[in-house]
Amino acid sequence: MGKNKNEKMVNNITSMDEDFAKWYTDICMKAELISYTSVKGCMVIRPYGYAIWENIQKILDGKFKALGHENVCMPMFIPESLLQKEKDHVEGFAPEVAWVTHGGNEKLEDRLCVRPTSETLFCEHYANIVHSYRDLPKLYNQWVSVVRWEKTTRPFLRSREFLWQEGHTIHETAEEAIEETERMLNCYADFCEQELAMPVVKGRKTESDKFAGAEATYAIEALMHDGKALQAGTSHYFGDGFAKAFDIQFTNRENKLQYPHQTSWGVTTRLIGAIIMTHGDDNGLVLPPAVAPTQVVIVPVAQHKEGVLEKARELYDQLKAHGIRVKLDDSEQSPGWKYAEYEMKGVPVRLEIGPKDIENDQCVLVTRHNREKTFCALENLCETVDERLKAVRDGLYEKALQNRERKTYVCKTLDEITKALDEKGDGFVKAMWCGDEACEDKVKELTGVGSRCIPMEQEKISDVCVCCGKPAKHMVLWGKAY
RNA sequence: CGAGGCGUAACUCAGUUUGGUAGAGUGCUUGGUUUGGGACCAAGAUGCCGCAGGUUCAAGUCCUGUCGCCUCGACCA
Repeated sequence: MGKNKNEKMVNNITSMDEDFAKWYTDICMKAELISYTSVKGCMVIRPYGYAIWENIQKILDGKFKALGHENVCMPMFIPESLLQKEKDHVEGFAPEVAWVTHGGNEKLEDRLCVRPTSETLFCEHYANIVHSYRDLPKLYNQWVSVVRWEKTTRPFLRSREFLWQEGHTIHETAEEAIEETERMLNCYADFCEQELAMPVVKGRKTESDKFAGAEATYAIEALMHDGKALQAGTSHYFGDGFAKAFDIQFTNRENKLQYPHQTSWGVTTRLIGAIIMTHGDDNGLVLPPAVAPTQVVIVPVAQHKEGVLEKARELYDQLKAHGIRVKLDDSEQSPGWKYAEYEMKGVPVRLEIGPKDIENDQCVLVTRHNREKTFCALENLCETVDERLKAVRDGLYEKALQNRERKTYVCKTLDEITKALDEKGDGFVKAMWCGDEACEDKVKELTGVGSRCIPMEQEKISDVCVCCGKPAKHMVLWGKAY
């Protein structure tokens, strides 16, 4: 009975400390985000989970369009011959593609790959439609699902089929394409930080870790609550490699044939996993207001008493008219049950309204992330709620940032890395690197952390590589990855 | 793909050692009392015991195979 604010009220979720992986799946199931199916790695995204994705889509799609991108839709099948055209690309993806070998009862002459990503399809198309510099740039994006035959799967984090958007652009010059690559990386980073309240590190992937066929891969990396790193989005610069492989050429301003430069970039439903593991707690999900399917839930107290439901409906109408995603739960469950239920579902703000409140022209507002409970005048309710939603976003960001800072270790030697991880648990390690792949491998082998990225914002921790002691080229962010 | 765990009611699981009428709690339905942190009482409904073979008078239980799920590793958004 409310002795301790942090007391675990929902006792059917495994606690984070006990078993983080189980905690994660518990939330996915109990918050009704997903359901498993009879095919491994293929999940049902249930209405509550899908609504989060729809909100993510809506916001990002708006950002993409504001930057001049157009949506298209490519087929889901890629003939083997097409996939084969770019050597690195096919080598990177072949081990995890699913193949269609039959149409009805007929065996197909050329088997078809179910798209693991659509570079090849876009390239084939670009070869058809790009002839002159006047045709450039093309700034395309598509919202589709792709299939990668993963061996181990986890809801949202790694499924065999997943939803994503893939942007594919093609430009006259390398400079333009590079600019686009950076622009979209920033777009993702802003979205994660502002809307998802999730701090991210922007950086470039090392050679060994870049996208199959790319000249450079950039990524945003986030740190989850358990100290593991999650790649939350990627943006690739292709140079003219794909153009050459697919024979895409255009006549430039000097009337000469030239290869264009390309990019691609994507985020996936993995972002939902990132939200869960960044903000969630032992009472369940905690959703950033920008993408929460329900931003405010109204719980009437003693709803059978005269005037309570009427008042609750009135407040519902007010908030709804104000543009807030609001839900009124007038089911027969007890208020306590509802509190627990919507906490588990991560609704950012709860509004309680009962006979005592109505008498005083007030209501109770509770913010999910810190369980702070305050009485609020019904006058200017919409503004107060707006302010609370913003407070939730800011509170979540602050908390997540603190967690990341607390788990970021600056190290000069391999021993320091091992010691930091031992004493403080998994996290980000900042350490210098000479640029040699052998050292990258060795660090992973000896300390368990792999290179996540070479952060855009460099710090000089020391002059020499953490591994070999030779002059260092970059500061690298290391971590254990999901 | 390697190692481990698990498939019995909608959910969580007991029952398998030692073969002999299919179980519990939660949830669900109905009625009533309740309602400011997961309320209570009463009455109900719910099973190809993952699937396929085999052994047996008899299989949830034993044997063989198979499919799927979860966790941990190696690989990946």
